[in-house]
This record gives sequence, C-alpha cells and structure tokens, in this order.
Amino acid sequence: MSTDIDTSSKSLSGKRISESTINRLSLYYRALSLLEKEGYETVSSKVLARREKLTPAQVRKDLSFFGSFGTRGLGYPVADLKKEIAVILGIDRVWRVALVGIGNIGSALVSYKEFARQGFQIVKLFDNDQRKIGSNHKGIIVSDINNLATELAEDNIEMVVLTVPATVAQYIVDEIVKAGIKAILNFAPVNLKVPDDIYLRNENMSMELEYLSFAIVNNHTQKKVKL
Amino acid sequence: MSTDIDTSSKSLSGKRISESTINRLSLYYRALSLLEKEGYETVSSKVLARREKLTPAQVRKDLSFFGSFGTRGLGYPVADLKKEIAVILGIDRVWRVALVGIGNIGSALVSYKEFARQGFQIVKLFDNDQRKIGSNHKGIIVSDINNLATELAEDNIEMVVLTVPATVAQYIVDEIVKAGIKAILNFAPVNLKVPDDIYLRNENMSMELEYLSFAIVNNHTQKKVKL
DNA sequence: GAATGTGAAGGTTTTCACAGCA
DNA sequence: TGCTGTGAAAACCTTCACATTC
Repeated sequence: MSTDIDTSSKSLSGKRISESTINRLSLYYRALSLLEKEGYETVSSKVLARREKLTPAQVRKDLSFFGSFGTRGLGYPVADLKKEIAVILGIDRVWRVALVGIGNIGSALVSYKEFARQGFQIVKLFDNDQRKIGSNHKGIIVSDINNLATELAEDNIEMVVLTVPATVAQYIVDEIVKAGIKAILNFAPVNLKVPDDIYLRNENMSMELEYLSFAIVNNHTQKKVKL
Repeated sequence: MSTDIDTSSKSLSGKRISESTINRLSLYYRALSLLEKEGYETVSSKVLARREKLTPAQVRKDLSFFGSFGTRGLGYPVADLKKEIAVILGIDRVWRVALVGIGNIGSALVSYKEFARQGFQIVKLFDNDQRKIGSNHKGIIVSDINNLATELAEDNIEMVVLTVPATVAQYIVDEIVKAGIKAILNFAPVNLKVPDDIYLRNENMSMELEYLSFAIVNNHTQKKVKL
C-alpha cells in the first residue's frame, strides 16, 4: 500500500480518512445506483447531497480525498463515479463471508439480499446446535462450530458475521481470530476484545432504539439524522 | 422541558448533547448491568472506560453533562448510576413498539430478546401479504397494513420499526407519520423523507460490511472500533 | 454560467491536566 | 492518596468561499 501505483485516484498512504467519510461513500454509492437506474448521466454535488440529506461541500470534500472525479461546470459522471466508489470501498468484487450462529438474526441475514447485492456472499454457516448442524439454509449446509478454524481456512473466508449469544461471543471470536480472519461484524451486545490488526464492527440494534427513546424523552432536537 | 424541576441531575434545556455521547450512554448502561451482576458496588471511570474501549476522561465528561454521579476518590455507585442512565435514556419504562414488514429481518426482530430486555416491547405487527395477515407471530396477530393509521393510534404505539422493502418504505413512512408516530427505526436501505419533528434512525447493515471491506482493501488503520 | 476542488475558517468532540473533595 | 468534575487545549470534522475549469 505504501508503494501504490497511482493511476487516476489518489493514494491513501498516510492520509487518515474519517469513519464518517467512509460511511458516506456507502450512501453515495447507493444514491448513484439509483441515479443510474433513473437514467442520469451526470450529477452535481448539490443533487447528490440532497438525495442523502448532506451538504454539497461535504460531498465534494469527501470525494476529493480520493481523487478528482468531476468536471467543473458539469458535475460527476454517474456511472464512472459509482465504479470509482466501488473500487474505493472494495465492493467491486465478491467477498466470501461466513456467518456464525444460526439463531433469529443469523437466519434472517442468510437471506438478506442487500448483502449479496453489495458483493458480500455468505458461503458458510456455523452453529453448535446438533439439530442445526447438517441442515440446509438457502443451499448452505450448516457446519459444526468445532470445525470453525479448519473450515474457515479451507474455504478462503475473508469476513465473519457473528450472530451468537453474548455469553459465548468472546470465546468464538478468539477462535475466529486464531483462524486468521481479519474482519468481523459482531451483532452480540458485548464489547469483544480482539488484537489491533483485526477489524471489528459492532451492530447494536438496541442502541438505535435507545437513541430514539432518549430523543423523545428529552425533546432532543437532532441536528442530523443518523447516517 | 424548559421549566424542568431540577432534582439531582441537570436539566438539558439548551444544552446540545452529541449523538456519540448518547450512544456511549447505552454502552455504559450495558457495562453497568454486567458490573452489577458481577457484584461490584462502585466503579471508576478508568474501569468503566476499559470495559468499553473508551478513555476515562470521555466517561467522566459524558456523565458530567447530566449530573455529578460519582464520589471523588471512590468512583461511581454501580446500581445508582445504572438507574440514572436508564432515566436519561428513557429506558426506565416500557415502550410500545410496532413492527411493519414481516420479512426476514422483521420476523427475526420480533423474537429479538435484546429489545424486550431494554424495555422495547413489540406489541403490534403489520404486513400487506394476505397470507401473513391474521397469522400469529410470538403471540401477536399480524394486522393488515391498510389499517395502519387507526390501529397505531388505538394501541398507543410510540415507536415503529420499519422492515419493509426499500421500494415501498417511503409510502409507508408517510402513513406512519400521518398516524402521529414520532420515532422510527428504519432498516430499508433508502433515505426517507420525514418532517423535522420526527425522529428517524437508519440501520444499514451493509454499510458496516462495506466499512470492513474498505478497511481491508485500504489497510486502513482504525483509531477506534465503531461503537 | 455552472459546478468542482480546496485552503482557510468555523464548529464540534475529545483529551489534557489539575483543582477539589472523600 | 485516589478519583471526580471541568475549564482549556488539542484534535478532528464540517462548512465557507473562491479560484479554477469546462
């Protein structure tokens, strides 16, 4: 990464891109997909911003971290910008994802089309329940969680979605890390300890309801809607 | 709210509490619940911070917006602080929640115990599918979405969880708003337009995977794990 | 004329550092 | 001595405003 060959878009070496910028890239990608379907060839930062409740300056600044994709006086080319963002986000390819824990949330995510649409393909399922092991979920046979390490490696899994009970999440995450997985999306409401070189994101759905609850109770005027 | 009687905790009038602070309160609440179970009577900002990968100063600053809950030299009383945070977040009570859209994600959330544990009780279900209407999900009979407005009002629903396809989300959100609901948690990957006085949060699970994808592809060194 | 790209300004959030209290 | 509560400083992020380009 430090000796990247710079083609059209900028190298990220040394630069620190904020989490918010990255999250907004996802929003731009979504908006551009729609604009493309609607037949637009170009789009201004103004229109793109309005589509996602942001400001034009924000859109331009975010994109400018990665390159100069627009044309002054005209705007951004919809199809090209969409491709550029896909490359930046790394979703111009298919990711092999394993899901661990076939409970309520886990089963739902196996059939969640939005993941597949963005290139996240769930190709492996694990559970510790004997009744579930061997069963077929959307064409995938559930594996025994005891074979986690070997099967994750054998199958070239790159990311894991963790939907196990909070009580066992840390134990399982340790196994996942030992297996060499570098990226984990955790749905268990618990703070997992992982080494510094592991990318861990937490999806905490109760937190969102708690925010709403806080807002109602405190008559909280929000500046912005959550991304 | 402007003429609040101030007892022990501070009034929030005029103050703007950041979204991050509110989200961290959820984390503190979770950590305190655990500490309580483990038998701790007091906890220092240092320990609380370590439990949720934050800094002690951050913990103290966050709490200081709402009052002085600690004792110098000693720390915070676990049980009391937990209660105080519950009051601040408005989860010292039960919220009546309706869920609209009994698809993959929707059905999973009906059985999602973490919601109930924090006081968010799903008491009403809606769908537009004739095969689902009238069926029983975890003791709740699915209502016809055409009766949304009247039934939301009749049942004193205060929040709605939206798990419908992106294509119909805006139409349904308009109905929900018309029915007088002020808080919506949206799972559809679309930017919904709502009046200023409606609290809207978006849960975008693909966005989290896209962040992981970005991090891997760009060797992005993250300062912090996402809340 | 229209809209980008970007330094500089402005605003917000986090961290520091220390006075004050148990 | 230990740890909170908090102004001040530092870091970070967003918005402004304008030179630049098509």
